[in-house]
Amino acid sequence: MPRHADPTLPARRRAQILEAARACFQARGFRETTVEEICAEARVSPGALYRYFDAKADIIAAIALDARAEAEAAFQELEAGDALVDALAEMARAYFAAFEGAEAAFLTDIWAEAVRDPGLARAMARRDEAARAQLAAAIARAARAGAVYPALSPEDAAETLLAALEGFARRRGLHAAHGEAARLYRSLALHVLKPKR
Amino acid sequence: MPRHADPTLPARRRAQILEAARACFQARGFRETTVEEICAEARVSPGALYRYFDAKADIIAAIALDARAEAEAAFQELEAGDALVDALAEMARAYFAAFEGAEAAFLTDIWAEAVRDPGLARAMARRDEAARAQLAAAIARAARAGAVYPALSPEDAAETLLAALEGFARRRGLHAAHGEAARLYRSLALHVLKPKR
DNA sequence: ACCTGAACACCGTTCAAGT
DNA sequence: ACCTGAACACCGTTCAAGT
Repeated sequence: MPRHADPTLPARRRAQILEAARACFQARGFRETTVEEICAEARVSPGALYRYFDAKADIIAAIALDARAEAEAAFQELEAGDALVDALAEMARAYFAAFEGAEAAFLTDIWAEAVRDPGLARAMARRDEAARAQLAAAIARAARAGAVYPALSPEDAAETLLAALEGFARRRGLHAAHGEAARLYRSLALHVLKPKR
Repeated sequence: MPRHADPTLPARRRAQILEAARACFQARGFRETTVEEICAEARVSPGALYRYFDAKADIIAAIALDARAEAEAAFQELEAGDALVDALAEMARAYFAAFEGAEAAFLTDIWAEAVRDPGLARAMARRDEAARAQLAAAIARAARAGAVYPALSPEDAAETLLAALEGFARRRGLHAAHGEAARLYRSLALHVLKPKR
């Protein structure tokens, strides 16, 4: 019998619960899935789940922050050259694809939670600012290279592009039929960034 | 004792419940307010409330559709001349103001509900298409008058401007400090619409 | 025809008890 | 130290009974 517990256990349990929750949310959405269902999927008792998360909302918060971290990494790799607009368009395509169908609910659920939960809002705002700074830096680099002539300051252009990205993502869920969102996003980027050709 | 009930009663009761619900949602948000609280505010019993609405979600749906109808009317009055960009900017300012603070939760709550409730989604999509058509028509009028030279087709420009409008509105809730959303929105409209001066 | 309010079903969370 | 699962509190919804 060990004097100290396995120090990797907590992290493993958290991951196990998050994985189960992700599967449930994807299948049925945040509101629709029950803590009991997450427990069944993760094969733990409710008591165990509440040892690792203070509330059901904390689970979706953790998943949301993971997703933001990925987006941040993607922004960091943006090229400085002519390809900026195309890279942005590709990123938008990936973003829209990631929030297709059942995942669209996930996006709006997180937004709705963030408005209510100041802790989640702060955490998301921090991530968001990082992502926006990355994007602004990429725009500034491209501008210095003479590849684009942004209509706005790099910071303002970045904020505008992010706002439009999220707006298109949400509206895609509303009327998928008109979902040429990726094409429209490219046009928007083109006219806000004005590349040299 | 009347043979037939007052025919205006149902409409009055509905309005009475909606008004009470609006007050509660504004104060505490959709999730946080209880049907019991709405009943107390409206001075009806739960049984009476469920006579006029099938579910709590139906109440927020009714309020959402009212709000959309107002937006639609605003779009219809857009001028054809040079003032289009300024009119859009003013509308954006009003939109952002309407969804300030507690109301931001309302916006995201409705979005989250719409993703889950196909009926609400359809109803909102219908309203949205009407609003977008109005905006596209205003852009086309301004273009014919030579006041603007849209970078995209009027329809695409309208969709882009709506997506950005909603995106900015949502992000304003996230980091109100950076909320120069109205100014940014004006710049965006400017570069998508390219007015003649 | 319209309403009341007690009762029901369900679900997030806790906690005494176990190992 | 970590877990179980029964119990609790709460809230959306229903329905038998009233007028």
